[in-house]
Amino acid sequence: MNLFAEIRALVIARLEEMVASGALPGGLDMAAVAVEPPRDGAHGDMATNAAMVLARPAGQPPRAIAEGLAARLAADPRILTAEVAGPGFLNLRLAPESWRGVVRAALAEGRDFGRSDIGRGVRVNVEFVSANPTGPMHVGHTRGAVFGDALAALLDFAGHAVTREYYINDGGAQVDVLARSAYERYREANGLSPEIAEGLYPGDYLIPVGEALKARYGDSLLDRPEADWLAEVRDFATAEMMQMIRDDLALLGVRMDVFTSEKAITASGKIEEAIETLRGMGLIYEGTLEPPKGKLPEDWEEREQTLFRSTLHGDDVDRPVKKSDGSWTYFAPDIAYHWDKVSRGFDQLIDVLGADHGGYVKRLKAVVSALSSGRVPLEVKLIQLVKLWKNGEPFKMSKRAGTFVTLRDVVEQAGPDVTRFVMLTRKNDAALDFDFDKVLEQSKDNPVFYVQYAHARVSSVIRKATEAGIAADDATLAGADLDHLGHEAELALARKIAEWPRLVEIAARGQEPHRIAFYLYELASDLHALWNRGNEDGSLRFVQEDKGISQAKIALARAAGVVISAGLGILGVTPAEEMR
RNA sequence: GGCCCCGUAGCUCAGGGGAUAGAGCGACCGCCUCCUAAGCGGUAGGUCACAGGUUCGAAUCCUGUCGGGGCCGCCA
Repeated sequence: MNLFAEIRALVIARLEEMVASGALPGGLDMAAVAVEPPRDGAHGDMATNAAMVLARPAGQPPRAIAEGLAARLAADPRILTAEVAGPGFLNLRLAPESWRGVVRAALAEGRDFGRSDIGRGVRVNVEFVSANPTGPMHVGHTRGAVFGDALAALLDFAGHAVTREYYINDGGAQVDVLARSAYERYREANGLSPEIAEGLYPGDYLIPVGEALKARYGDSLLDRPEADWLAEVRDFATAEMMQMIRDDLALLGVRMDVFTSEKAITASGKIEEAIETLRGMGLIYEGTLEPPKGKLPEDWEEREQTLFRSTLHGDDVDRPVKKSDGSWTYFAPDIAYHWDKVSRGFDQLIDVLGADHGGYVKRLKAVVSALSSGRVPLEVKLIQLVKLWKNGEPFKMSKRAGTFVTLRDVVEQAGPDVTRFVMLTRKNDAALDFDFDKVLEQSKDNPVFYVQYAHARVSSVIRKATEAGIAADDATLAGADLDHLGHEAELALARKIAEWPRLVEIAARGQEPHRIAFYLYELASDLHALWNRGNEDGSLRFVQEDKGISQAKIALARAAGVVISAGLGILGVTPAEEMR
């Protein structure tokens, strides 16, 4: 139930009538006609720009169109008044019954209230995290994980068929480095002193891996050439790292549908397959690249390599897929992986990447565009940096060699709910400050707390009512006589609730889960405001002497609670029943 | 040199063609005999970086400039 969509449909229907009656010319494009909350609530409940948008194509002054439309809209029982204002806005005031309908719908539909079908079942693959299996997840991964998970949930709520996917980079040189690093820890476990050379991973987290290797292989891998143990140690250590990463994700409450291995993709011959497909399109050639502009690498020399003609698909320069020695570049498995995703039948791909991958976006888009013949759009969401703060100053990485602020560090200090909510209070392409002090503060300065508190207050009201012998379960509330609602402060909250389905669609279209967080803050604010009105005017309190009146008022509160609960659900945050 | 992101109140940030640009913090003034005051109401605070352009209408779209950040050969 989306009241804004319903009123927009009404507006369009009346405009069509005007066309049919000759009041407007035929062939008008109504796509730009919008029905929105006005910026200033004093103007009305909803406003439409229809007259201004149609004035030019219709060849009529906007106010004339608006007046004709107003007369037709005013006849509808849902519309109380329709007034022309300003340059041609049509301000609508809705009958209180419309708002009561919203409350009823929220109670009847529960956490499904606000679900949308704008996604029309489109199959979307959201790839996120994809941290290299060489160590624990750090803060940057955390934000990407939270964002990707919330985006996936949002798209699902808006009617897309979503797959959450993790790409395991287990095929590059970095996992050989991991293997060598783990091997040193294995030697250490066997009583030898490890030689953590420059370039190896020095982190303590590999010590247990070394011990596990000892438990499995005893001393049988000692004093053997690397060629004898590299593959086995690599596979073992990679599996250990992935288990650690899965544990970290579980700690955050992030769930993946699919893990795809780079190694498996490579072994299956998909790289060759994808490259040959591109070659068949005339997009692969042998050539040399211009040296990069700006500061030239010291050892730059022109060499011939195998190149992908990504410039034909919007990139700035062509990109190497093979090094001059004939081996694949890092880009090649990525081509194969995206080819794999395209061939699995997704209608849309989303990659959530760190901002340092900014230079990589165009070539990925070029590949997907080429390999899907333009059928599958790829969106790349770049996640900007997280700056950690503690005690009023930047929180530096630990100086202990090889350690950094991990996902586990953050979640264990702040908790998963706080971590998730805070990381979703900024759009993905803006840097985020994460202040451990503020984030744990229990005041309205802390949006997580503020929203949680609103939900807890709703639960509290229901508890109080139940104690007083007033039935306040959802089924009873859904049948409450909402004619008892009518005060301006109550309708204001209902109006905000009515915006939820619209907000979901806006957020989903823009792929902007942060809008959910901001909306929830506003909704919580309206609930707190109404609550406090009850302090001044007893008739606005939720729990009343009269059972029927109480149930109507609690129904409104519960409707807000349901929306908070649904919204927090998208963000992956647990709603609080009480504040402790 | 090129590409991407950012620039809105003292601070942190929403808003991304529509009316008088919003919120929180900080400042100031108020509100608990009463469902959680962990809250609420009010006052003060703005050249939406700058300059052009498109439009009936620009903080929003386009171009350019300035400032901040990120990235830029066969590293992953």
